[in-house]
Amino acid sequence: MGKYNFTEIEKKVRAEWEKHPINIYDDKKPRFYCLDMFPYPSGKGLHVGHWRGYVLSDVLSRYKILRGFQVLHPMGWDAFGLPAENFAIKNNVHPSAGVAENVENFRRQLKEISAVYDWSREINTTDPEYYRWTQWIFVRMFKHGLAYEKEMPLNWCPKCKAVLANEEAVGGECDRCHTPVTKRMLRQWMLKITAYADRLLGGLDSLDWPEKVKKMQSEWIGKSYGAEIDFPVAGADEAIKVFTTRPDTLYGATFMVLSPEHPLAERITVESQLEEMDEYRRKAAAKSSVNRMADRNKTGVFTGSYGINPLNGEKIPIWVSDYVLIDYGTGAIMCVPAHDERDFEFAKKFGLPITEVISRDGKPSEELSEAYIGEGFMINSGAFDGTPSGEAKEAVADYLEEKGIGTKTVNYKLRDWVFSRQRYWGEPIPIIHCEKCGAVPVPEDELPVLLPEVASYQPTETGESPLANMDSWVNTTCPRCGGPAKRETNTMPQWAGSSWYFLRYADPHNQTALADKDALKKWLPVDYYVGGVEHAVLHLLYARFYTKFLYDIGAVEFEEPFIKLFNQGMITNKGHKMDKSGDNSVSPDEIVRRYGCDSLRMYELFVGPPELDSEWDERSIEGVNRYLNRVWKLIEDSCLKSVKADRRMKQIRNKMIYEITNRLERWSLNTVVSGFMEYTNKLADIARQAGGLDKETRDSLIIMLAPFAPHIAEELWRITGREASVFNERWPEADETMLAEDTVTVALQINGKLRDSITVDAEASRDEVLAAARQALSERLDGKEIVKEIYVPGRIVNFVIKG
RNA sequence: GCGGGUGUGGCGGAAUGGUAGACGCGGCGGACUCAAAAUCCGCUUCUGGCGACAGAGUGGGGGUUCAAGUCCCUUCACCCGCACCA
Repeated sequence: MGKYNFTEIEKKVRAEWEKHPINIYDDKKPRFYCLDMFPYPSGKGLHVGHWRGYVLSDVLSRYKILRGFQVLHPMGWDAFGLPAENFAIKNNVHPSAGVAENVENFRRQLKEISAVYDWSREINTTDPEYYRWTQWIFVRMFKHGLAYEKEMPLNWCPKCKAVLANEEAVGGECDRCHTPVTKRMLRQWMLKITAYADRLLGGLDSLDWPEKVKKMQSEWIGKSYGAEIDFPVAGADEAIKVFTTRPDTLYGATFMVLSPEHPLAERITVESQLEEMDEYRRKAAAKSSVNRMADRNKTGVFTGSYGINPLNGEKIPIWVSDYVLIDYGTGAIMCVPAHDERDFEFAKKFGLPITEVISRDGKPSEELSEAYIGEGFMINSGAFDGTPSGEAKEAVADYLEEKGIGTKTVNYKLRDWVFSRQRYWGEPIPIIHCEKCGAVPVPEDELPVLLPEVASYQPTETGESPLANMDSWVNTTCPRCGGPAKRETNTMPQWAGSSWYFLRYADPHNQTALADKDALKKWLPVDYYVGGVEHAVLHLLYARFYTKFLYDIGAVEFEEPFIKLFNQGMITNKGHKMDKSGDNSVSPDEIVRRYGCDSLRMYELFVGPPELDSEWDERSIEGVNRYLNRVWKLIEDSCLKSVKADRRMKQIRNKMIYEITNRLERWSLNTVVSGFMEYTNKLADIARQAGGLDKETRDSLIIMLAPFAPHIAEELWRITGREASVFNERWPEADETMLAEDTVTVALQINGKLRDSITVDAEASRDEVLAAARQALSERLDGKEIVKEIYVPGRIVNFVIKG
């Protein structure tokens, strides 16, 4: 009889699994693809917060194996990106050297989890054999007109010295370093994700994802219906196009506002206003977007020009204000102060007229103290007077189309994806610029375009990649005409490699395609995807876009890559997120050494509901460790004294199986762990009385424990005399006829207040139970009139009494 | 402002409308021990009482119901996401 020596057991069991791996793949079995978001292998290593998602997905994978599935559960490295490059700059080593070192450490740490990862499928986005296909997808997008170059004002992070996609500059801050971004005019590669806006939105419905993430994506895409309307500029041969979702309010448009960046802003400003306008526009340009968003006081300058309301011919003043954004809609708006809060504010501040065109009851209001944005009936709107505003949206828009002064349109917040980065450590964009032929893609059979060695990785201030200084690499010949040409020197963003990696796992060593069609068909799409919520509008949106494109070119046969998404909660320490910055991060290495992998695995589940944030508490791990000690002792003892199961033992076994399976299926993993504790305690009691446990009960407990604490389960399986792995077994089934107890405790209430409880035969009839209840409560019921008797079988009796 | 989430003992947290506080941590008491650690057993929501017991109790206020942590209305606090999106 030994003590539960987890260090020794885990070492031994791991060695066994190395020698005789659990046989997972078997085409006779149904398949299940369970995926973790692959990590960026940072220099800091993993903390116990990372473990949570990895443990969740591994519990599911192992459970599915016991349920008779073949399970693909892979792991890899998203290893391009700035930290590796910054590390390289600081230490004057090649980024790949740092990456190799970090990957090694990450792999070691991940192996400590003892997940059933198929390490033979490990991938690394920085491997040329991998990024060959990242480049191939880009070339295909280029050929389909989805990758294009454009010069435009872009988000620029002064610290990272690179442009950012809109998704990386949310709230006007760099997603990575939180530096306020500035705008810079640059020529960059873009991916036309907007061409997929509608499908990216529509596809969300079919997904079993957290509502929150679906909502975030749908708001990011930001579809709205409305109309574009042309407002002629009085006395000029110009028209200003505006977008509005409220064509029904057009009669109430009493002024217009252009964004400071609008091309007409300067042109239509009259001489006397020009100085003030220039000053205003200069200030707006200098304001960081953070400031511009934070300061909600309306400011603006009158251009001195007027527009013509195309419906009623009224002359309305045109202003310039920074509350109008250049990159949404047309960068110009018609302003209806009576029915828009922002326009109302602006009108009040600058003394502009306010015309009510919709009222709740169809009668004009005395005075508007605030904008009325609700529904109602149209007034002051010519022929439309009296129309309900809901109908009027359509009616006015139709009328505008008829008259040729407007068109119904759909507008999106989603912008095209800024895809090039002015940094070294990324996939080179496989394009060659030829003076004669323009941008020419590198022929597919010449991919990958290898990332060359350079003398310095230092990013530049100019918006040029460090690759631009490598004349010998930059100068090449045009694949089309053979003339002199230059390579594109920008690299791809970090998101490129992660936008399709889940496909590569199906067939990671394929030399002729991104993955074999049959392998893709076998494993994809991903059945269960586990990761943090922080990628809601980054990786998860990009991956969906890539998948839809690959579907369109026939490379894959599905449009949505991830059927089910689960966002695990964070592990916090003293209320704060454990993150890279370090101080409050707890390393799993030390915890595993002190309590063992199985204890930490179970603790990560026990800590709280998997979808909620939970506070790290090391003392609770000791509790889990004590629990595993008790299991060890129980099984070991019961092996010495095997007994035949009596009715009571069978009942408890079946209840245990039923309860734990139920909780697991409901993904209530914290209560699965408490269920193990509860039933192990009960079994220990029974075993004390009966002198041992029966074989079937013992086996059921071990098998069910296996996905959660695989090492101890495997070793206990040996102790009970088995040669083969516990993972060859099947998850036990509960015999539902054995769930009922022989006796039940019934709570007794009077007027809903608990007064007593009685234990009765489970088979007892309603009358028998009520009689027993009356008997038990006789003193309290004496002389009272029972108005009503409620009996919930096996649970409760409630007497409603009077007097 | 909009969207999402969370409020339950000293702490983490359990509860298909049916005995609130499972399970664990911590605490208290006991067994074992020369002793300690480990382990095992018992108690542990609060208030009052030696006590059996009584009363209160799931952020606050209302409501539905024989019965509400759970359903409805309302309100407060904290966390997260988005935010002048026309």
